[in-house]
Amino acid sequence: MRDLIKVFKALSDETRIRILKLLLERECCVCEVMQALDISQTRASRNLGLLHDAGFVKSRRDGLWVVYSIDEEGVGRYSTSLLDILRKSLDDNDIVAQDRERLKQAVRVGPGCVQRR
Amino acid sequence: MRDLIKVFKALSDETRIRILKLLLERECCVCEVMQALDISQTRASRNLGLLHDAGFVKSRRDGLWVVYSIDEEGVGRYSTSLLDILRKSLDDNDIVAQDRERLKQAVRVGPGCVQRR
DNA sequence: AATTTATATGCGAATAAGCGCATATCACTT
DNA sequence: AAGTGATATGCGCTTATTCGCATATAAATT
Repeated sequence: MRDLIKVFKALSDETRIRILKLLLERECCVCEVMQALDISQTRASRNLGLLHDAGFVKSRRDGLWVVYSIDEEGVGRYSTSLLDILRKSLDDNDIVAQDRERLKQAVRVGPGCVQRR
Repeated sequence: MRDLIKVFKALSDETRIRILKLLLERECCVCEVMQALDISQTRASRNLGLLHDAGFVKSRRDGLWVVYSIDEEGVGRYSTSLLDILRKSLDDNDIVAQDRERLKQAVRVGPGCVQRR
């Protein structure tokens, strides 16, 4: 019960939905998420952490960066259905579309990718 | 986006999950939900209202009672997947099993079905 | 080893969620 | 129309979420 609720709680927040929609496009490091959603570093990191705890997302280190990606196996047998719902939803949403556009501009390397906001 | 989040928020609470598991058994009036979950009238009514707002549940008057039931058509195209997840989950959960047992004992008619707690 | 860059986290403030109490509403009965 | 029983709701309190600031950790570079 606790786990199931944690899973739904993870999906009950706009920032986290936006992050998942982003990661369904491609894997991202924290600073790319920041740039794409135009949010603070704390906010990106915290919400990625929550998604990780709930089992939606996995992470790996890549040098200086931590790269997050969708964990298809992670959410038990819910994952497929829930991620499918997200895949089918919100593609016409303005905010999500804008995030996707900004993701294209996002740079992983370069001086001050964090300080930029 | 707002609606999708409302849907997930509705599922992010133990009381509401328990209510939905109950309604997946059969339709219930508010006082049956109270008795089955052993919760207050306010709590039962409020959470049924939230589930209704989110589109999981529909209601009809039956004389003195308001009868709530699962709304299969209600949650847009998410409903099927989400209700399926619930259907497949928690049947072995102790709390849910206990709720189900108490539902069998619940009486709709009779003096003071509300005052009983 | 000191510096730089990226990410994580403790703490506090603002906001929202959940719920009980009292009371209102609504339908039926007498 | 007055009373009774079932459900809904305004208000206030308690607890949980969210997030920013400052700071800590971690990996790479100098």
